Amino acid sequence: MSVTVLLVDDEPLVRAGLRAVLDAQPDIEVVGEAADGAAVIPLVRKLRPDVVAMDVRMPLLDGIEATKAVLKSIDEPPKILVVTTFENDEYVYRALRAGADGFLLKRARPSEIVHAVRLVAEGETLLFPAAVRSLAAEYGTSSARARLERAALTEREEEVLRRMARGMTNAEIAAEMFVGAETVKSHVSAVLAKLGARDRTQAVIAAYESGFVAPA
Amino acid sequence: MSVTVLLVDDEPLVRAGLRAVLDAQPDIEVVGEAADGAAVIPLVRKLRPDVVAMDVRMPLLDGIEATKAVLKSIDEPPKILVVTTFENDEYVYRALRAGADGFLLKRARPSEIVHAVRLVAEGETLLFPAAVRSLAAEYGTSSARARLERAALTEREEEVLRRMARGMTNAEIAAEMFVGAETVKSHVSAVLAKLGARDRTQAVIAAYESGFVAPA
DNA sequence: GACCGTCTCCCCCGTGCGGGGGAGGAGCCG
DNA sequence: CGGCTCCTCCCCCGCACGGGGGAGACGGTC
Repeated sequence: MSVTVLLVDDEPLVRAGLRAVLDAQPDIEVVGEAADGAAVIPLVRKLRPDVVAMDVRMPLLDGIEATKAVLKSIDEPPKILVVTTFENDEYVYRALRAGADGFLLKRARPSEIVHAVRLVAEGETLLFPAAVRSLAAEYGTSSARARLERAALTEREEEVLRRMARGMTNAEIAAEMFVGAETVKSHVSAVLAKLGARDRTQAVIAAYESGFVAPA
Repeated sequence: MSVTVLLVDDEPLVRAGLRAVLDAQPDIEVVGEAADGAAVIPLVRKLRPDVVAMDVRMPLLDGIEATKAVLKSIDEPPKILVVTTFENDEYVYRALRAGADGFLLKRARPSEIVHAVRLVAEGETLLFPAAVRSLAAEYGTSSARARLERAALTEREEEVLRRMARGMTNAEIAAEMFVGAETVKSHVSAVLAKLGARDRTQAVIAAYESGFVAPA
């Protein structure tokens, strides 16, 4: 059973890139495109996609408002994957608060993009845990809260991420945590997967950008 | 040949911490302590330390004045490592203008502290370039200026660092900057050396911690 | 003219890193 | 009880990374 996707981005290049990546998968089908959030509602009604991959920054109606609109006006709303360039997190968080199911970095590798689409289609969330926690706290009870918590890092993973954000190597982390190097590798891999990071540097960036660790 | 260090900090706890960290190294020896900048000159004359680790904020004579005094009144002055709690401390900048050789954050890891002491002892500078540039610009000519500029990143190095802080690999940076991968490697190595970073992750951390790049 | 810093590119080389698997034990919960 | 997550550790493997050199070209400065 194939996953159907609607692309919403004002840049044709990005849409083309996403389409190329996603259509290359046998189990994923891009069923439509839109250049702005304003066009999303009718397209969702018509196409009934499983997932909407939506840019946060768009000229007429941005991803935040479009997300709200979709969730409010559609009975069984599609999963919403917010697409971002990483620098403008404020928008992403507001979109997540608005009910989006995850976020995706534009510079993510193809395999990660595919992975993200499959995950949200399955009902998983792709959110960074530090944001998750504050969101969950301020959002109180709701389905959103449950979704958010599923994406959170475990205790050990958070401990490892903090040490990664202090510039420590796996070996140093292992020594400080009194575990084997292989164990640290496992945690690091888990952290990278959950954060959608390609390497430890991107994970540390995510930690700073999300406020999980704060400078000075 | 051991590196001798004089600790100057009004908080006994900080002195004890630094002493513990530094004395644990076979090649570093803490030869004295002072609780205020006012006591520095005679101690430096007497002990002839290679490095003075000096707090910027002290009751009687602060790190800025103490730095000036040491440089002015001692023939072959020790290297001065300014110790601070805050990254963007106006006092630190003024101390660096006064001729200090580097700064050290109190929350740095032991290994980083040790590293910092060794580096300044060798005549290197530990300054973050963003601060360095404005300092060099407003300070004009002086021996301090020469030292500071040695630590400043070049244009290309800054461009590379910005891209590193966006999570890009060397190959991606090379493509975006229209240069060869080897060139990027050269710039990255220069950045790491100047920042005293061990790897790109530490460089990105330094970029965030210094305000060279800002989260969200 | 000689000098120096910057930018560009090249070589070799070791290794830390990350992906892809798996596996066993502890604890929780329906 | 079985099933689940989490933590722990193990294998193999490819590769990007970073250190160590060097070198040519350009543009300034002395």
